Amino acid sequence: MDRELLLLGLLRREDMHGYQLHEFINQNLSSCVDLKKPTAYFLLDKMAEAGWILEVEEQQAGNRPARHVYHLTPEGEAVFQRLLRENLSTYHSPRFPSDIGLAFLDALKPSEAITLLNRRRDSIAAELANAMAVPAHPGSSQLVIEHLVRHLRTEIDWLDEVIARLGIQ
Amino acid sequence: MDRELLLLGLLRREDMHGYQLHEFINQNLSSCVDLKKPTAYFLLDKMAEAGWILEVEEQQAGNRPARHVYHLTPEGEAVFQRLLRENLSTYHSPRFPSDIGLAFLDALKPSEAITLLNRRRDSIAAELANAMAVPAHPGSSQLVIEHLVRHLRTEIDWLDEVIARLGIQ
DNA sequence: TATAACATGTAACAAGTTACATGATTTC
DNA sequence: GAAATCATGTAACTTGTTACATGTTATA
Repeated sequence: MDRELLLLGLLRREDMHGYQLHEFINQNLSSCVDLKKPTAYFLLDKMAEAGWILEVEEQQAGNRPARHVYHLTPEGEAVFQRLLRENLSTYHSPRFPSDIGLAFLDALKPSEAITLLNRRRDSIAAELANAMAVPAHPGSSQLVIEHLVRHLRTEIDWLDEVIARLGIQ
Repeated sequence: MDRELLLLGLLRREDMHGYQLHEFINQNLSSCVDLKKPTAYFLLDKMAEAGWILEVEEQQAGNRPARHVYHLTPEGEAVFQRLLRENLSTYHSPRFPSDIGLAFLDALKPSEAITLLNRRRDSIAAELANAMAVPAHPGSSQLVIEHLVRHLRTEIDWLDEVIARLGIQ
């Protein structure tokens, strides 16, 4: 229900339409959430049907398809409060598919392993530069970026250590 | 293709049957990979059809269903080598669904936020204790555990900082 | 005038999970 | 004799993605 929490939280701040929500998430939270357009529209439909949000107006600009602007209902606010507490009080560590390669590192000779891991290091560094380039946002949504930056720094430190160990052998 | 890489890598060390592979992954790599039994069987079928692995024997113990023991083919070895290099040379940072809650932290009064985040902290600490309890394994598969431990430590440090900031306000 | 951005959606597909089905053997 | 483990698998379901469809308006 994390995507629902996200959409409810954004609609709680301000009434928005689907395109707008998707764009905002893509631009400001792409580093931590990946929500495709069809998924966004689907979830909005579902939440509207559930009575968590309400279509408050159909903005028509010229002959374009009408914007469906949604507003949080009291039920939606209650769900938001519940989901937020649920989310904050638990933690499930993510899977690290990249670790599978590490498990078979001894299948390669150290020199090649070092070359490959240095390429991975560059890849992380690029993501880090990307994350740090995101313009600062007011309020606690800034925490999301800060967390990603810290995570990526840890990944680089860890990789450096693995690479160093390979060099010693 | 990370799950394929994993199965190929394990079969590269030793011939095994599906049940055995699933059990090994569940016991030793549960912290970083979650592979259900039906998925394991499905992937083995698929890889056998692709010629990456070969069913080398049907071990029959009493009247039990026969064990389908698989062996890596030369094609499988080539795929393994390719997938391993692909995996090691890239990095895709995982999504952190828990960050969505952080983005809306300002919807709660600090005292309650602190209570909830402390609960999350306990949850991470439990996972950490769990990871550290995994018996040491020879070779580079130990890296997987080490990485998880380091990640979870970072998560705790980060949470402590967020909690501290909330306390100051 | 071609391309990108705006705005919505449908339909087919992909990946993986859950629940179910079967039946033998070992352990308490 | 009940419960856990061994060993395989099928079928339905869930979740989300990709590709497609439609047409408008702004921009290069």
